[in-house]
Amino acid sequence: MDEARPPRREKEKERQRQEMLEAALSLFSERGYHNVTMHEIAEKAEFAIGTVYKFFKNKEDLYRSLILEKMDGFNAMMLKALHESQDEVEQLRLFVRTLGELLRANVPIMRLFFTETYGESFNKVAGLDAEIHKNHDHMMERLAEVFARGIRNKRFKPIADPLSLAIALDALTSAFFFRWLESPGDQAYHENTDTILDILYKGLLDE
Amino acid sequence: MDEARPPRREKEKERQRQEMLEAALSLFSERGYHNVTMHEIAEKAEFAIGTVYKFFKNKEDLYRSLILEKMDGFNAMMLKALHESQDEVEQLRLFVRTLGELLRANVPIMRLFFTETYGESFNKVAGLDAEIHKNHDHMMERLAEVFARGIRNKRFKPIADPLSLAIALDALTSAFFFRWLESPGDQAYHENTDTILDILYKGLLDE
Amino acid sequence: MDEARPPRREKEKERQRQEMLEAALSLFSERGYHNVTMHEIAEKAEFAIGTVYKFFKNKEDLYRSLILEKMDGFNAMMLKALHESQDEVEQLRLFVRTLGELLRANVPIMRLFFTETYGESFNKVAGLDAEIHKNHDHMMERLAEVFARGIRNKRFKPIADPLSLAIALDALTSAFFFRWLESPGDQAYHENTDTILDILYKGLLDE
Amino acid sequence: MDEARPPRREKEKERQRQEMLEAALSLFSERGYHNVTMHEIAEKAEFAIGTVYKFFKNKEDLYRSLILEKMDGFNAMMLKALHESQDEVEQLRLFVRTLGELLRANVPIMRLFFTETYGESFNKVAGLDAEIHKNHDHMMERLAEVFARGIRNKRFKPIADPLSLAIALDALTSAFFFRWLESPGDQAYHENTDTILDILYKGLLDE
DNA sequence: GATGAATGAGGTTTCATTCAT
DNA sequence: AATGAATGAAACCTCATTCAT
Repeated sequence: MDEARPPRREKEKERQRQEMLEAALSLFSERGYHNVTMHEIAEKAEFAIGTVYKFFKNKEDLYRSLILEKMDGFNAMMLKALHESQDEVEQLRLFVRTLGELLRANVPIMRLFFTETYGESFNKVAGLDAEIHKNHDHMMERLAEVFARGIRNKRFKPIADPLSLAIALDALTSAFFFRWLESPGDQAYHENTDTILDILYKGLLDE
Repeated sequence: MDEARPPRREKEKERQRQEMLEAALSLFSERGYHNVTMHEIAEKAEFAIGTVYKFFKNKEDLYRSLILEKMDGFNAMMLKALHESQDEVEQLRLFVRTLGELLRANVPIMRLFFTETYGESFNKVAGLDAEIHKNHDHMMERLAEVFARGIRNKRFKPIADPLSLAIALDALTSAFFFRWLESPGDQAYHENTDTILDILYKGLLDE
Repeated sequence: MDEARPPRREKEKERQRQEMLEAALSLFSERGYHNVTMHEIAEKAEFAIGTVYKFFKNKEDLYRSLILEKMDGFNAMMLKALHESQDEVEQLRLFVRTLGELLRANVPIMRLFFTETYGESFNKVAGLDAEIHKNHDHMMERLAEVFARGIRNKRFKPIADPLSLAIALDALTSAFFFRWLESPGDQAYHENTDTILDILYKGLLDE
Repeated sequence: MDEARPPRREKEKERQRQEMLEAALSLFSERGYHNVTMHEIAEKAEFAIGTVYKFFKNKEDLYRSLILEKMDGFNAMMLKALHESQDEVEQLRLFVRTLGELLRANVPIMRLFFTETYGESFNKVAGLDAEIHKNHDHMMERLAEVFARGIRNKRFKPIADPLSLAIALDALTSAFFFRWLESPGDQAYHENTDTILDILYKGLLDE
């Protein structure tokens, strides 16, 4: 089978690439972009430094790839979650729960995200923030559609424009996530997640 | 007046110091801590590099000073705002408006703050994040007291614990600020600020 | 031969290391530790500065290595010389001749030694002087044993304690070496070496 | 008295100058030429840095002045000692005792001397060693004259040329001084000084 | 005359990247 | 194809020296 060889090669290559990204994520999230050397990444991934440069043009490219690929994955999962129901209230619940789980299960990369998105100081890898914003905006629009539909259906009161509601829901979820991060304790966290929804629903639902 | 000399010197010193911090802030917020050199800061502030080191022990000290001094100023302004009224609803309005104005008027430094707050050890410039968190927590507690009082007074419904409400109000304000940052336009911003209060009040006020 | 590779690499590494030390010695002895830059050493050794830092942790480490490795070599040679005869008079002769030859053949490094030995904390590069003193003391004790044996054997008069005699012999050898350094001329030097022994023997030998 | 003013000024100036040299000596001998800053010297001497530069052209000039002035003083004392007697044996005794006392009473500056004279590494202030050598050579010649006279007088045996004997006596005195430095204890030191003379006399005196 | 704020050349060291093997 | 030795630009920081007050 002539065709089997290249794919196998490809698979192996991809596996190596992932190992490098994994090592890089672990180091970047622990010590920050500028406090991690390419040699350390190579060593942690158990490759020679030259091999790392076969896969990534330079340090920035490695970092960018790391962020963007993870982001795409998260995006897909969030969109999938929104499609798991047609009921608007359930969709909001799914959004909050899925985002919360993603945040909790991917603390290191999430920190990187937030720093790139809101922070400015230590990183600033050119243009990366624009890409992240674009993605985030798209997600907010999807979420806004849920609110819009809910309002059209009279399930939600039209207390604000749908996009603002989407932004609010997202912000609250993240805020309570960071609160949880400071003193992790499952219980409190879940209560907080519920709190978020409560706060909104109390004002939002057209009972 | 012989006594005039030392104070005049002090004044001049302070002015120089502020010029350096100003230059540093501008550069840090534009390109990030690690992408700015001390020489650039010195040049932008129009001092020799040695002079900068007379004022700040090293790069980290300069950065810390920048962050901490601004933070103290902001904190004082926020606390003052909360004391300007005894009416809970008005206090929330003051919080949102003052925070919004501070954010809008200090975009560069605010970005630095967020990096310190959410980023992981990019920043962690020797405990700087801890200091910032402490301050923020303190502010949240002050705000929570407003909610607590409002609930006791039956002006607010007890829809959630006061601290969670405080966190929520703060998160929403910041979220809409960042939204505004992406496409600044006064109009939208003020609408957003109002939106925040609307969202909360709709569910919160015990009418 | 697959096994040849690592050893060859090692050899090559060691050769490079020696070239760096050679360059450093030449520069240090000519202009002094603080008046030589790492860049100059790298340039003289014909390596990039980064390569030098692959071999030596920092400037101090390079200096220490230089001193300590040479010292070990000298020490071994001196001890070996003392073991080449069992006759006390011959042993003294061997000591003076060997030390003299070492001094003459290694003027640059010897100057560095003396700086470490007599200078105060110019050197004191983290305990380097202590190490040198320890070695020198050890050598003096070996030499003192020769005198002690000679006195027990009645070949030498007990004109002073053996350690003092050792110190005296060593001091005289060095003193005439430095004298020779000022106006090198083989003839005078050899005469001096003989003079040293004469001075001591005249008083020492129990004829 | 018009003439009184300038002298008084001169005196005051000289006092200040000495204070600076004193401060410099204390610091140089403690930490070495290159590890002492002009600011530290100024501060220790309680003068402004600019004032120090009124007295000394630059750091090297300050160091050179320190060494040379002290050296001249020592030289004068040694020469005076040699003139205190006409008896050759007594003159040798005076040489050893005076040198020993000078060494013991001026350890810091003596270290600096030896480093400049024999060492090479950390200092090397241009041409200073030549000046010091010239002085030392002169002293050795004076001492050699004593030996020469003693030999002519048949008080000493002609066991070696007078200059070599001078060098030997000087070297032994210094050697035992450094030995004493390592573990100061008056008793041992005086014994050592005597030992030196014993060693030489045993062989030298024409009894 | 004395002061000390300001200067900036130059030192040590790191680390992203290349390329011969 | 993988390796890792070698590179050297560039960063941080110090400190001798000057000169306006």
